[in-house]
Amino acid sequence: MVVMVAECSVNYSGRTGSQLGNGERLIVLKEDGCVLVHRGRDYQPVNWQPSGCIFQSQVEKGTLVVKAIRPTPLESLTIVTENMHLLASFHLKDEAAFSLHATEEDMQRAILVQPDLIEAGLKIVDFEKKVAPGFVDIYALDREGNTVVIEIKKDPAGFPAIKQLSEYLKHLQPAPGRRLRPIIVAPSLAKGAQPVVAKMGIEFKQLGLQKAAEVLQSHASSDQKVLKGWLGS
Amino acid sequence: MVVMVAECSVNYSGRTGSQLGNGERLIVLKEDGCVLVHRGRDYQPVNWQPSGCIFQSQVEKGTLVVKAIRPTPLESLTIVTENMHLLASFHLKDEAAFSLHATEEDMQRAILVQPDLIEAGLKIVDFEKKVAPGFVDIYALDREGNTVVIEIKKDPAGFPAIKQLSEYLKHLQPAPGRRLRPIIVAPSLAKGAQPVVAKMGIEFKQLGLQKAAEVLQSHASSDQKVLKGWLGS
DNA sequence: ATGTTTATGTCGCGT
DNA sequence: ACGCGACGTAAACAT
Repeated sequence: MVVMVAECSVNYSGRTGSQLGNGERLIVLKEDGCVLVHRGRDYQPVNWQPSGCIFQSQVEKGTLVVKAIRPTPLESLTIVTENMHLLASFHLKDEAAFSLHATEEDMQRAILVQPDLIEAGLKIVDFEKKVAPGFVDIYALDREGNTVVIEIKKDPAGFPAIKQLSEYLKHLQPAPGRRLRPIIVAPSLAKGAQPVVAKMGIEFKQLGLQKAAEVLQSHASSDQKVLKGWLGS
Repeated sequence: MVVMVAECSVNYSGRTGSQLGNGERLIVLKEDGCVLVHRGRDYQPVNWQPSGCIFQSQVEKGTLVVKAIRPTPLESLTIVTENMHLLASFHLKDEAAFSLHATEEDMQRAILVQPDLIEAGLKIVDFEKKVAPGFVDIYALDREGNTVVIEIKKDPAGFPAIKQLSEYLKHLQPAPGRRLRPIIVAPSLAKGAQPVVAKMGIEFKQLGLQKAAEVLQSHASSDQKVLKGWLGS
């Protein structure tokens, strides 16, 4: 990886085109052939090139010129440096695995830890319960003894979720004299899913990732409180 | 801006959560309160924080620990460094304006410069021509003297484009004994638009941003040819 | 502060 | 190679 801080101008041509006049920026070239040009502000680079580029560098009139060319789609990024403030290269040793905490799983855990997120008095019977076509996310009983079948989605629930849930229903039946209550738990219903859900007698309970994360964290540690304390200072 | 190259571990907690074990990375802290943690590969940072964060740094057991806390939504990024290979800070002077070449405008310019992109013998009469509801992108005559009305879209053209073009048609009429030829110029037709276009007698001419850019550049310079030459080497 | 739309989105997956 | 959806999307813009 090559890291530069330099006064430079940048030119992009490809899917569209852009020009950026002289200024001081951070330039990063990575070994997989991607480029980042960062200004003093903003998360996103002002100019960039995705991985897979071919680098070309040359010295013109005493200044370094770097070109990164991407074959498909054909596009090129040209960086003309003027004053180099920092230039360093590294072989970064980084074998560590990156793990993103499972999101849908977290929602499930949040409901298991605190069932009243769905409804007061809900009693969890089982989860990842095997039924014919797959696994029911959560299987529970409401306070009247009706069987509750919960399908969890971390994204707006659409027809796939409805279909999946209705498949499960075919293979399940409530206790004698009780009802079967299918519930979709998701941050929202997908566009157009509302009428279908209503028609099929499926209930919808809003629950988002953030709420689930809050619940889990409030049960697991006091990290959030600590954070909020810091914000005051 | 603070630039670091260090062995570090990174922890994120917020909308969801993530963990990243020890490894060497590039860390960037910007003045607007955003953070980037880049590994040796990939365009996108492995961990980050958008602008607006509050930074906290402290030395624990002889190592630097940096925290970036974002108030809303509440989320935090913690970087624990082990071995610091590079640490530098800069006040980047960067007043230059970034200009992205207008895309739809470039398509228009490409057609103006080289009308046979649409059809051999096409003669441009006017562009951005004012008609009742707005402006016609390009107004031309084909070789038989029929009036050509072109609507340009940089994205797959759908019903809005069709509607817009048909509105213009109501307020235009061809020379006596000639036809009015509405043409949509776009990279493609949106899903389902094909039958409507056919039914309304609208022609479609495929033209993408890249082709337009090529045409413009081939008229302005020989950059593209040079690029393609480089790819062979 | 919150919701909606755009993006040189990028990235991963299935055809 | 292309099409489609998800993303800790981020960022600009409107409410």
